[in-house]
Amino acid sequence: MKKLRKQTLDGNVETLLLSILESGPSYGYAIVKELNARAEGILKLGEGTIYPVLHRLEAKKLIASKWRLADNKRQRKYYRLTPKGRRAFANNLQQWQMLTMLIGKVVQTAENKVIPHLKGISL
Amino acid sequence: MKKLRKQTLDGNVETLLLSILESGPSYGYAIVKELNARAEGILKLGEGTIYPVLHRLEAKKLIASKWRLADNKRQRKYYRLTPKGRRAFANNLQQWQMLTMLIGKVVQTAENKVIPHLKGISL
DNA sequence: ACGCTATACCTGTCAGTGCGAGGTATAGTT
DNA sequence: AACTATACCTCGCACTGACAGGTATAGCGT
Repeated sequence: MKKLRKQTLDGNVETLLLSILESGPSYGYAIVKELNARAEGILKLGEGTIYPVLHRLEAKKLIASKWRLADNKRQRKYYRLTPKGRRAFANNLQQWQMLTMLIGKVVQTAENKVIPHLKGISL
Repeated sequence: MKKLRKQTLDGNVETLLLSILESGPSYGYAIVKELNARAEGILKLGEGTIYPVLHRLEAKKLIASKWRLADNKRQRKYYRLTPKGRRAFANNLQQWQMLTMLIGKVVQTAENKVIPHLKGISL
């Protein structure tokens, strides 16, 4: 199975991270693992990708962080959604719905000629 | 109704243009109009956005162009899909399907807590 | 003749975003 | 002692859409 290109993914990683944090507070390293597990076979993000995103989200006040010492005796930076982040997440879901609608419209309009291509698609 | 943000749209304009050209050859000015018509209320692109995209697609050999004098007595640059472009379009549709799958998985996994937000969504 | 609108093309610069390579440090295991 | 997993981080690259602006012509109304 092919992977999602950056091009397609672009602009969606923030929302993916927010959705992970919807399930409860977590920290960077665990978030990458969790996300890659959820997206098994579709997506595999590196740590270098998500840390900047986390910082960006925090700068926007969509998430907040707190250092905490784990049983590991490792320092973890736990992130949680802020109310603003919760609203942003809901809003992003709307954006996805709109994108889906748009894709639907466009593909539908070009349907006659697109069908043969769609037929061959197997994930 | 809100518009799609660049962030969400990112990486999809190329595919949208390709889908327009799937319906037959066309030229820049008409393509913008057509696309904005198909995406009425969701999206409104300016010409300054799509011309660079067309050039980019041509550079990648996904589309090819030919100047032609219209009845208007205006010079129009007609673009058509190349075989490579056709394959790319099919491929991009797969990408969209994958993204949709991914979104589904992620949202589903976080479902318990997400439902209240989804409930409030009306387009 | 004049100005306005629609048609039709174009460029340059900006900001945002994911990627990848690389770096640091520590705990636990072999 | 070496290695792996955990856990954090930064920097520079490439790509992409947005936006402002520029050019030119046909056709219409005044």
